[in-house]
Parts: sequence; C-alpha cells; structure tokens
Amino acid sequence: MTNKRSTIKDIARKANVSIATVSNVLNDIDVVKPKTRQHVLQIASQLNYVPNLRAKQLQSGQTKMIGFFCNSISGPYFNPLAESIAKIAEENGYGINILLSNDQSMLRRNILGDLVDGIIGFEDLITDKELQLIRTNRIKAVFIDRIIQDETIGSVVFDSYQKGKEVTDYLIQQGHQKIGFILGKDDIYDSNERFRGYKTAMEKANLKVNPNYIFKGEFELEPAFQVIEQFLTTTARKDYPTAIIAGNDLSAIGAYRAIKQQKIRIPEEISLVSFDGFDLDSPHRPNLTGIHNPIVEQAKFAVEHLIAMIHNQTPGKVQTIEGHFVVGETVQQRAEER
Amino acid sequence: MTNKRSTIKDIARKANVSIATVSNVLNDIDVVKPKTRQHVLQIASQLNYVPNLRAKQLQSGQTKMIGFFCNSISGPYFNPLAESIAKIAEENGYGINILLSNDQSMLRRNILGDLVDGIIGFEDLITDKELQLIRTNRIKAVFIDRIIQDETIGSVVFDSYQKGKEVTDYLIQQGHQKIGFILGKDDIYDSNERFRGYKTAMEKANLKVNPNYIFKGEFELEPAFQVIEQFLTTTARKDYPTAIIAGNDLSAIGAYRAIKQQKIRIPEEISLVSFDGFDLDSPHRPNLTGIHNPIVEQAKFAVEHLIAMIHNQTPGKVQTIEGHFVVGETVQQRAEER
DNA sequence: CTGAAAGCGCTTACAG
DNA sequence: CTGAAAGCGCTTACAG
Repeated sequence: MTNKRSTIKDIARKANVSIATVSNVLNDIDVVKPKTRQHVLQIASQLNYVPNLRAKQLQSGQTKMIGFFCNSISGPYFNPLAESIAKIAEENGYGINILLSNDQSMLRRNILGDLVDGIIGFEDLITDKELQLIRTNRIKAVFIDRIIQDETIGSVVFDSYQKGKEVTDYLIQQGHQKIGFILGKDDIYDSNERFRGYKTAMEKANLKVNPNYIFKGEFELEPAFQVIEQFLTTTARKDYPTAIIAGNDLSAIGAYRAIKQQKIRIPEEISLVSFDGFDLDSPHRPNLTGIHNPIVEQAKFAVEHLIAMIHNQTPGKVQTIEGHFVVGETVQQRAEER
Repeated sequence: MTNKRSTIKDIARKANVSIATVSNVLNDIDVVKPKTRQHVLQIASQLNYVPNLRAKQLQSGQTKMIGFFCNSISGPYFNPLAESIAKIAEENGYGINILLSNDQSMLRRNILGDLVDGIIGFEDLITDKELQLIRTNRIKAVFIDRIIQDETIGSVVFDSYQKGKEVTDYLIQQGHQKIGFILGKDDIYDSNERFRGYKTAMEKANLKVNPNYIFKGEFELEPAFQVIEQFLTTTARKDYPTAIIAGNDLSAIGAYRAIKQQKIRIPEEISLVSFDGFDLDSPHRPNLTGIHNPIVEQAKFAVEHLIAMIHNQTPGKVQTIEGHFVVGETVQQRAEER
C-alpha cells in the first residue's frame, strides 16, 4: 500500500503552488483565489489524490477511532453489542477497531499508542497495571461490565442485582420454593450481582438456598448443558428444583437442552428463567421467561458517553440500564407445598 | 487522549541524550552503551512511556491494520466470519478495523487514506469507482463473495455452483421431482451460482423448473419466512414441492419456521435443504441436511493471502473453498411419481 | 491571496 | 557509541 500514492507535495509541484496552498484548498479554507483553487482541485483529482489520514492524525492528535476489546463478538449478547457499537460509532463519525486478543501488549499498544481516541471494553479482560495506566494517562474509557468511575472513565451496567431479586421474587410468588441458579465464572460482575439478588430474595422469603441447586455454568452453553445434565441424571426426580434461574442466555440454552434431552417438561416439571437471549435466530427458539436487557441501549450509551469524554464535554459517569421482565412460556405456577 | 503523554523528546531531555539514542534504545538496536541504555530505559519506564504508533506508522508506511467491510457481523455466516478474521489477523500481528458502513466516502478514507494496509470485504458493497481506485492504486484486497483477480486483488469463494448441483442431484436421487429453490438478492454471487447449479441438475435430469417454486427470500430470515408462508397458504397442498432448497442459512430458517407454522411436517411432507447455518446456537436447532461451508477456512485464506500480498510475496489469487455435504434430518426419500 | 518554516512523534542514514 | 539533521505527509501560525 505504501507505493507511490500522490501527496500534497506532488500536487503543489504540478500546480506550481506551495503545499500550504494545496492544504488550504483541500481543507476548504476560504482564503484561496478561486482560480488557484480550481486549478489545484483539478490537479488533485487528476492525480487521484486521497489524503493520508495518518499524517492528519499525527497533527491533530485525533484518530476518530474507538477501540473495542472483548473476548468474542459471537453469541446472543456479544454479537448485537459489537454490531451496535460499530454502527453507532460510525454514525458519530468514528471507526471501530476490534481487539479480540487477551494479549495485554496488543491492548496496550492500541490504547496508549494513540491508535484510538478511547476504548470500550470489559474490565475483567485487562490487568490492574493496564487499568492503572489508563487512569494515569487519562485515557478515555467506558467499561460495560463493572462499575468504575473516574475523571476519564465511565461505565454502563445492567441492574443485575435488582433483576436477580425481581426474577426470584416472581418465582416465589408463583409458588416455587426449590429454586436453582446457574452461575457464571467467579469474577463476572453480572453473575455475581444476579446471584446476590437471588440470595437476597430467597432469604427474605425464608427459603433456604440449597447448595445442590447452585450450578457452575460458566455463562457458556456447553458447560451449562453438562452441569445440568450431570445433575439431572444423578439426582432423584423428586429432588429436582421446580425452577431454575440461568444467569445468562447461553446457560439458559444449555439448561434448556439438557432438560429437554432428559424428557423433562418445561415448564410443567421445571420452570426456567433467563437473562438476555431474546434475539436468537432459531427456528423455534423457546419463548423464555426472564429479563430482557436492552443491549442496543447499552451500546448507545457506551459510545456516546465515550465520545463526549473524548471531546472533554463530561467527566466519567456510571449508567445503569434497566432490564425488562418478559413473561414467556417457560414458567408455570406451582401448587403450594411439597 | 492527546494530553501530555511523554515522547522520546521528553526522555531524551531528562536522560541527557539525543532522541536518536532514545530511539535506538527503545528499538533494541544493539549499538548503545549498556550504561546509557540502562539509564534511558529507566527514565522511559519512569515516564510511563508508550510509543506513539501513528508516528511510527507514518515513518514505516505500515499500519498493521486490516480493514474489513461488510454490512453486518451478525447471523450464522457473518458472525463467525468476522470473528475468525479478527482472530486470525491478530495471530498474525494485525489489527482489524470493521467498517459497517455503506458510506463510500468512509470506505474510501480508510482504504486510500492509509489507515489500513489492506482490505477484506464484499465486492457488492463497493462501487465500480472505488474498485477502480483500488486497482489503480494497487491496494491489497481480498474479496470473499466474488471471483476477482488482479496483481493486488485476490478472492476466496465457495464452490457454490458445484454444490448447488450436488444438492439438487441428491434430492433427485432421493426421488424428488418437484424441487423448489429460495433465491437471494439478484446480485449475490453465491445465490446465482447455487441457483445455476440447481438449474443445471434439474435440466440434466429432465425435470422442469416450476417458476412457482422459485422464491425470492433475499437471503434473510423474515423475507424467506414471508414468501414461503404466502406460498403455502395460497397454494393447494397437492401442489406443494416435495423439497425446497434454501439458498442460504437464514432463508432455510425462515422456510423452516413457515413450514412448521403451517403444521406441515419436515421432512415427511416437505424436505428442506440448506447452505451454511450449522453453528446456530439454539436449544433445538433443526438438524438440517445441506452444505456445510467451512467459514473459518475461508477467513483464514482471506487473511493470510492478504498479508502475503501486503508483504509483496504473491500476486492476487483465487481460492475456492469446498463445502461439505452433511446429511441431517430434513430430507426424506420420496416414492416415485405423483 | 500565497509561501517559507516549524512542528506532530518517530526513524534512519550520516558524521563524528 | 552518540548526536544533528532530514524526512514520513500533513497543518498552522506568520510574513509578505
């Protein structure tokens, strides 16, 4: 690509003007004599001139690029998130550079190497050291999985604790008492918060949390499937929970498959509640009951807040996005005691 | 971000050496006296120095970035494609800049503005003019939906014609004669090629292509659903095709839903064949019969070929990736005539 | 209205 | 081994 693309210097030479004049013409700075302007423009187009943005960036100190770092852009959560972020950034005149790597040095190069004007990402993907660098260098950043706030750092999270409680309350109201929960990995904010909400609700209703009903599903499809399958096949039917709350969409799907595979009916025998996962393109996606988190809204806040910080229009803020409770077909009312 | 990040100049001043020496130290050019080296290194780390990559790029003429332009990174095809491209690029030391825009000027800025070292994308998203610019400026590019070849342009496509034929032959062998086809938009290479293969196979078997069985599904879920639903509800049951070939995964899903919704059994009454779409995360994704295209392989070739061209190691090539026929549960053998 | 010069942060011959 | 200088492609005061 480095070949012989023409520069303003080429234009200047050919047009017999200075590079300053060329620059002025090209940037529509209304100070050039119309005739000169015409002439320069013509030469420029004749040379197929396209400005070298890197040089411009070096001057202006801006890249009009946002770095988005994540582990994946697949799945019912990450995919719409990534797509929305890219789309909204573009609408605002920013490009987006996706960093899928865990490699901290890659991250660092991008973040601190002035390749992007700011970053959006998941806090659990970066080390404390990098976070520290972000702070001290006053890098503009928005985290979407954890509450962090600083002069140049904002965040946007779901009201996971609240919704964890709400969903559990709902099940209890429906007469459930033996309620299970599928956790994500230890350090996932949403998992922890949802679980905390669940425990609070259980406690308030004087229901005890049965440790056998707490599953480690890793927030992934396969592990959730495995752990539930394992449980169902090694546990007496009468000891099944009557309802399971999946900490996220993928674990809901894994659980759904495992339960179905054992020919156990949903919701007649086991009710299932989920978070997210309402945009699955599948022939007959189950009509899940649960919390629907508006991902696009989250993406929108993240991008716009970041850009506002880049323009120094605001300090970092924390935004909580409210999920909506959606009644599907996977919860059934339960007769009193058992 | 532009704040007061430290530069080699700052280091030089503080270390009492020239910027050239700093540069040499930082780039591990083994020419500096160990003591000086130590000293500089220490100051650098003390100043939290991180090189400004833009300046480096301006010098080297390389960005180590690949532009990927597409309309979407969602769906069973685009999503794994985008993710694979990002991953493989990263493994090769390249970042990836996703351009979701149709805006040609955005594209142009990126492609020609030296923001990326090369591009991967869909030919139908760019205008002839831009393509021409790519050619004349010898931009390195790989197209993944159409056969194009030039000194600096390569492409990677699926063997869609072949597979369209193969799949149709298979249905014919299974005794089907009334075979429908769901098309994509007019200018989609894969759609055209698969359809061409279908027609050839039909012709060779002396079966006539019933125009009522040719559906315009746009390669999207909703439109495919609509067109099939429309057909099923306005056509006598005896006039249904016994098999339908969906031109891509999303139309297969749309068709699947429409057929199911009409309480028509698959495959007993209508067999359904698909392209791609084998990685759908859904609780009970139908086990489709059809062609499984190795998307990761496609991504891998695209990225590696592009990088080889960037390094001037090869001229543009055309690669055809072979799809694999997978027997699922959506095709049933058909008794002779009707 | 136009041009010469300095500078963005870096690298790379070239002297010393 | 180290430094002064030119240059990557552009912009931006500052003279004229």
